[in-house]
Amino acid sequence: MDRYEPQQIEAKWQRVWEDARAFYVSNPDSPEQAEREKFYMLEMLPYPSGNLHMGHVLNYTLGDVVTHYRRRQGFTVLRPMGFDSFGLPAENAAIRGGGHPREITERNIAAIRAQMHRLGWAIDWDREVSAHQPEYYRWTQWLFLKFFEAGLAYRKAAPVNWCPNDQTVLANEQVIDGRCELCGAEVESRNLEQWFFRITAYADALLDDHATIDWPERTKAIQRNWIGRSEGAEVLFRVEELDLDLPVFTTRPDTLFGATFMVLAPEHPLVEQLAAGTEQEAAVREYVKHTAARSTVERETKEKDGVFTGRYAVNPATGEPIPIWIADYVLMEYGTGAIMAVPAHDERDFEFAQRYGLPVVRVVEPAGGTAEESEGAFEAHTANERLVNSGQFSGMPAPEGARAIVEWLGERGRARPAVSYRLRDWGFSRQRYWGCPIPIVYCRECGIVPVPEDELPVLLPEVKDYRPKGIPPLASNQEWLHVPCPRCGGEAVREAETMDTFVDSSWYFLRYCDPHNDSAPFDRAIVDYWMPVDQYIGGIDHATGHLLYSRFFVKVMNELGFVGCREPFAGLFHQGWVRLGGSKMSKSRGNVTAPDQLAEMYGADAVRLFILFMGPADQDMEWTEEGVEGIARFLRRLWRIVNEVSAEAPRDGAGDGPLARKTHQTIAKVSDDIGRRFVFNTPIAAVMELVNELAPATNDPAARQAAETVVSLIQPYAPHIAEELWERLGHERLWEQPWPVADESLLERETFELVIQVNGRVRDRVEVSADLPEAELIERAKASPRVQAQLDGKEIRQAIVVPRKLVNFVV
RNA sequence: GCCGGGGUGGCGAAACUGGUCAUACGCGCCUGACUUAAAAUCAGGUGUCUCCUUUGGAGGCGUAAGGGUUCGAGUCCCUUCCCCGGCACCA
Repeated sequence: MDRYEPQQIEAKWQRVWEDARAFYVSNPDSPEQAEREKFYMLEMLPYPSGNLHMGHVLNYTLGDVVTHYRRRQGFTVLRPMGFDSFGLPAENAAIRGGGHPREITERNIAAIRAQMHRLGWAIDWDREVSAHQPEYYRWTQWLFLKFFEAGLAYRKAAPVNWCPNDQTVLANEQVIDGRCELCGAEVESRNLEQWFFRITAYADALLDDHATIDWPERTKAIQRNWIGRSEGAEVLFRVEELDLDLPVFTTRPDTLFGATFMVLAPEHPLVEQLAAGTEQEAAVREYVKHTAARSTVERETKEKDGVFTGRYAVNPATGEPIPIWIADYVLMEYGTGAIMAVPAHDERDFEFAQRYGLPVVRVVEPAGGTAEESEGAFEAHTANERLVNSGQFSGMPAPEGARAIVEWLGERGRARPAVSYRLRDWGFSRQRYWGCPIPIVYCRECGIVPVPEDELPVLLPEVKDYRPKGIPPLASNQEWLHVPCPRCGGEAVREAETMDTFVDSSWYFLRYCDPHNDSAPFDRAIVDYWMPVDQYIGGIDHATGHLLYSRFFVKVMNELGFVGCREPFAGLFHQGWVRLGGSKMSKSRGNVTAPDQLAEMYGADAVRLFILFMGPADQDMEWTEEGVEGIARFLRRLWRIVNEVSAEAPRDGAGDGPLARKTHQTIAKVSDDIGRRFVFNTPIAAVMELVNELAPATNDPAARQAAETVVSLIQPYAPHIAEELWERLGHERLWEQPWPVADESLLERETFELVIQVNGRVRDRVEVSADLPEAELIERAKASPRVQAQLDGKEIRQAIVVPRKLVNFVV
């Protein structure tokens, strides 16, 4: 028998699959084909950082197992791959002098593609797309224009993360603990004109449609949290002197009688008007200026401070004037940017009131009975409260009081029920080079003008220096920047900012369906055939980013009539982190184990098996190469035994002996684990068990069937060795063989091992026929000498019989 | 602080709806076979304590800790401890 040479057979079969176009799949082009049962298997596309790490290997091997399993179950499986190829790392490499970001990126893509081929993943490479290719980003731009026309992409001034060192806007995910991910400088908040997608208009749809998708509960919880829907009321506070109304949002309108002052965010547009002409004017201006200079970290960690505006508003419930303050613990981005402060029942307001000596009025108390007079103290909310000190509403339970007060003020137009969200609109402009240009022109006469569709793509221009210097790098190319206005022909400049890369990845799964379409982003009929993605696999770190954005994009595209589905990902699974020394593997941490070396040493099949055998795929795992030897040993053992069986084992028969039964039990176990439970480590153990039983029984009449089953079941994990052994067993093209089905009659046992317990402790086990009645089982149990010894002289008070399992005597 | 995930052998982990001496499968370790030797391979052993008429057998204790429900709990309930991750002035 020849030796197991993984490198050799892996190269051989990868060539065979490629020649046979084994994993390429066509779009339906006839009604019959459209009837095929489809399965869209997708893993989050990689950022081409240069090398795959074990986290990628886990992610894509999981997808690969599912792909093979579903294919062999008869589904037409779409399993594409692409690259999230715009983004900062390539640009930073370019800044360091590594060449053009495009060259760096394409070099990296080539390297990763080669690694992916080496691992033998079943991918339809004809559908590969990369975000940075003009054929792709042309349609990213086209979609932007559609969103813009629909009023869902707009410009506004908003606070953004600004790195004073790199002179650029940073995405939230580039800010770690208030510092720039790249240079470590403290991030400032700056008010800049930015592009936004109106994702907040879809907040309720994003929440409600959770009911329609099969996602992990915790991922939905994270999104719910992030969207942060709060129900409450908007209440108007009157400023008589200036003849204006200040709206506030509150979730506790029942505490309105306890509102003893108001607080506005320093950025509130009315701050200046309020303070004007009061003796506080200078102090207010000073505070606003001071706040603007504060870093985000400082603003969030310092003790609360603020300043009186010199104005008073009328509490609409009490009719009393209350002072209006400004303080930066109130955020302009949430609610109305102004609050009614109820220091008796809100910790933050209390802290503020203490510091500035503002009055504290208690307006709710626990329903159980009167807590002793605690005037002037903070009192946390409790489950059952009723109103006090609240005029005609005193005595009401809090929720009822809230409704009544809103209704009462509503009659005079001073309050209405309102909903507020934590979710903000998605700011997607980046003052960076390596991203998708935003197809917009600013004209002196016409203002914001979209680039006409037939002029797309707006190609990313060449620039001399990628370094951001406060203005986007694209703006440094004067020739590119200045264009005639598409509308009036007058002088105009291009938008020089680029899009967040999350825009690119919000629709790539649609492009895969129809990747070569050059007259539209995709054909709706084709997309409607494949979508939604049946199984999506990727990290949970994208819960509030990519996964939320993609859901938003699909909802908009659905409403614009581009796609039939309302949700992109029907099923979702998160693989755990592969850690090294406690932190997750990533290029930026430099703790990457390249799978290449491992594949070189042990073969791709060993790497694939090993990463899935390490533990449950959805749990984090600490990377160690200890144990990979065991997998290599298993493969050699498999090789030897199957070769032996192929040469020696009898050709016919299988019978219903122990090996035949074990074979069918293993089929049932593996199918259930992959198909229903979505666990991937235990099937490997189950196949190992079967191999262990087969090893000493290669002459068993069931040996050949057992060997074939082992090879067939391990194929999704280790497709190369499986294919080779399948051939040696005298068969062809395992990749398209139907998935084995367990023979039910061999799963049902005629006899079973009856467990006999005394007081819940196992005392003996006897082999009995499966069809014995309960009474007979009890008799058999009593007959056991070991049980006799335990029962000795004691009285049996009860006998519990679990059919086909056990008898338990209670004495 | 809040939310989520965990805590089982020297290690990675099994035990899926409470029911077969809990620890499958693999790693590591120990013993033996093969070998000049090593590697590889193969066979066997491997929670812990106690006892016995000791090539074998019997029993006690063991799933972070304590309590509860149950004929029976790693699995369900309560309390506590520890580890990991995420969010954190959102009115």
